[in-house]
Amino acid sequence: MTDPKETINIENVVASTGIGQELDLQSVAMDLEGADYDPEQFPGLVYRTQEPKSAALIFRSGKIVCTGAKSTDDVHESLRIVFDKLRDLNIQVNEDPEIVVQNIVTSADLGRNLNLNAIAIGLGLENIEYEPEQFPGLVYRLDEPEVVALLFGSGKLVITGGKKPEDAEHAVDKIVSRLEDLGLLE
Amino acid sequence: RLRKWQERIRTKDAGERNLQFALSETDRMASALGVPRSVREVASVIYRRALNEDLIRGRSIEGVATSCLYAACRQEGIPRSLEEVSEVSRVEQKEIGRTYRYISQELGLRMEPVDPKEYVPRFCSELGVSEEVEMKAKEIIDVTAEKGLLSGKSPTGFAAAAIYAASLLCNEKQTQREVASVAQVTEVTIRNRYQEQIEAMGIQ
DNA sequence: GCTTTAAAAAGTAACGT
DNA sequence: ACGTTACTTTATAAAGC
Repeated sequence: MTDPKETINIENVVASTGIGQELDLQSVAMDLEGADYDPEQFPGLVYRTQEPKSAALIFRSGKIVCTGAKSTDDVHESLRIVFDKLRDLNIQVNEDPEIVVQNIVTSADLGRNLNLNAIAIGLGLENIEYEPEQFPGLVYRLDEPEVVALLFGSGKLVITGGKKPEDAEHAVDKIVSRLEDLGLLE
Repeated sequence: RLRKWQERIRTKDAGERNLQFALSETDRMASALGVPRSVREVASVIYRRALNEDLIRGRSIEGVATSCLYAACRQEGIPRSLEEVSEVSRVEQKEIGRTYRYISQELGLRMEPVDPKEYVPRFCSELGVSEEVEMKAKEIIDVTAEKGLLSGKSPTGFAAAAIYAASLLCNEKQTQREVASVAQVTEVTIRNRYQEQIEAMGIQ
């Protein structure tokens, strides 16, 4: 029926970048409204953007991690806001800092209930982790693309560890064909 | 030369002492859990394999020993839940679970998911119900697991619900509270699994 | 190894009402 | 018996302990 690929939804994108300048986080924390900075707890300063919604972790070295965005475009938009906020504080920020996507978290739906016990045996107990006493999802690590999939009894799944949106599509394709080969879909 | 020799002996002695400690801890925990000697032997074999594969580095000896015992109980078909195992260990449940998954992966133990039926005899005897209830509970587990209800569910909660349902069907009613207590799950979990199971069984 | 941040999946638990 | 909140799992960068 529904192509599982069409149910793919990006839930979170993690990216890293840097302004090419060292920062005095103590003063940034004073001047930047909404900034959370507790060096005893964590060396990074936390700054949240509202639209697009994301959280930026800003470090003394000038390196920044952005997480929580729903697309790579949102990551760029969020970081543009962060860069401008820093510029407002008279902090030098490189023209177009390189932004590297480090992880994309995706959800999808295979549209059928899954017998995780059968899938665990079918995929090979040495290739999966399935401990329903600890977590309801079956953990399946793929080599190509290099991502990790969490499969649930409902047929829904989570793909994480990818760096490109296509990684999730390829992963879903491989999982679907693998389960079909095993006769474990539907 | 002499120094190197002494160091080697010191290391060997420390290693021996650590192994002795691990095995005596395994013995103590196994006794507390009331598992047969065969399980302790399986646990010690797994522990020695982990030791040979250098999997203990960076982990506590007791954490590894506890995880090996947990794995051994499962391999022998008389599982103890992580909660039960953690009660006789000084290592916290989360760490035992983590270490178990690591050891299981690295040693290629190919552990199968726990069959809820394996909890039924022990839970039933603790409740003091008849063999009829025990058989009925196992039947409920087989039928409902076959229909796909087991995916992602905790084995203890699934077993507890089936025992509760069986006790009702056999007119030997146990309260949800009593069953929850022996299985160490909440009444809410028993209620949720029970509803799904009786619906799948086509009862009432 | 840990600390922090975000997000999904589904199960379980512990609160309060 | 509800409802809410929060924890479990996966990946990932950052700096420091």
